[in-house]
Amino acid sequence: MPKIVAERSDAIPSLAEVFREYGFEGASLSTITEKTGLGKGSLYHFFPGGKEEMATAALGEIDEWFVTQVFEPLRNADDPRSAISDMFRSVSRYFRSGSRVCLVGAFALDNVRDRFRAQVRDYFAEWCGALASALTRAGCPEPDAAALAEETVVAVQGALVVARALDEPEVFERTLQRVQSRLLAAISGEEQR
Amino acid sequence: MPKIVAERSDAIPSLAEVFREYGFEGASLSTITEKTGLGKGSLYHFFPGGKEEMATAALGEIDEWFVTQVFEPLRNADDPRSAISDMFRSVSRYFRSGSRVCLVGAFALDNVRDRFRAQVRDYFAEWCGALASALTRAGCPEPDAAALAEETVVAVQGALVVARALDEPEVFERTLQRVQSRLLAAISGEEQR
DNA sequence: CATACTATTTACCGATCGGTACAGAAACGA
DNA sequence: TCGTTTCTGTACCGATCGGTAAATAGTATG
Repeated sequence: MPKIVAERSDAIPSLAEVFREYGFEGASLSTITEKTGLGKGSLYHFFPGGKEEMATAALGEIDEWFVTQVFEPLRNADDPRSAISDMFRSVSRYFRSGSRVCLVGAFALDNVRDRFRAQVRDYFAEWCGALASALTRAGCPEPDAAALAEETVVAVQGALVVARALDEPEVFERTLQRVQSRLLAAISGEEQR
Repeated sequence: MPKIVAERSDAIPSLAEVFREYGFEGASLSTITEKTGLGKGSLYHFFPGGKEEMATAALGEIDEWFVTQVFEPLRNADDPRSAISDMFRSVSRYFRSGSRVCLVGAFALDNVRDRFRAQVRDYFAEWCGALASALTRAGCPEPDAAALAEETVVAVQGALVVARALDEPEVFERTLQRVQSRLLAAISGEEQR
């Protein structure tokens, strides 16, 4: 019988994809074994905590991706304006132009939110905070920066919901364009509102 | 043994609440019987189609509520401006100021979306259409009206996600305020953008 | 080549899943 | 009052759920 030695970390992206596609309850161990290619034995060898640990690992990797690809650039970039543009590019790519769903957002709506409360909250709090930081450094006054950041994150999540509901991924790209130009306008000397 | 004769329609609000709270997969028949107070026998008497029919009925009642309370007023009101204000009031009330989740939105993110595709799509399509109609009649030029309507619905859904993720219902009310004033500004003679 | 450790397969567990069958109780119509 | 219909409780079904145990196979170390 074939024996392909796998690593724990190799399985995590597949796990994230399965949870994204089926939700936490909907992702049964049989579908997980199928999509990851790992048998129950291997799965429980790598994740002794079962489904919960698998989901935690998936959330962790997603968070890590956003931290390095989005949050840290927003916080540390020399040019906050281009960091913001990069954010929209990264986000569009990550969510496959609206045809992929946000696992964290889906968990937030689900009743399993309580089990992953800290990870779910941190993801959104960090996103809002990092974006507000970039806006502030780009010259946006403090309170407006926080409001604009919140508005942007809200728009991204809402666009994912509506795009998927209507089967129209374009909703996502349209929304991204709209909020991006609103952000850039707000930090272009003239104030919004 | 006690015998309280129930009606099918009495069960539907409870069903909607259960699905909202636990999701489609997460709402087991045992929790459904518990929360509705109906035994399996009654449940399958009223909904021979099982869980799927229960969920369809729940979605149907939600849609009906929105049609009569929100969509029709938006389409038919003599004063579209106040109809729009009424919409925000109704929506805030319905979602309990952000502490209640949108079942249709949750279904849209879930993999069960495919099973209820038509109902999910119609809900959002009708909402956008009705709001755009009110905006147009309020003097907003056609293409802008559609974009503003979409932006508003997106914001509502996103706000529900983020509010629940952050455990901060205020996000929802803030978002409602923001988009409402943006809509009113857009139809107050001066054009937006 | 022996050993130890890591991965993987396989069989199995009790619990719960959604759903069915059916008998009996309550309400209704005559 | 007596059927008939409408509703409900209960027992039961096979399937699948998440999870465990342990024997085995592969790899690395010596």
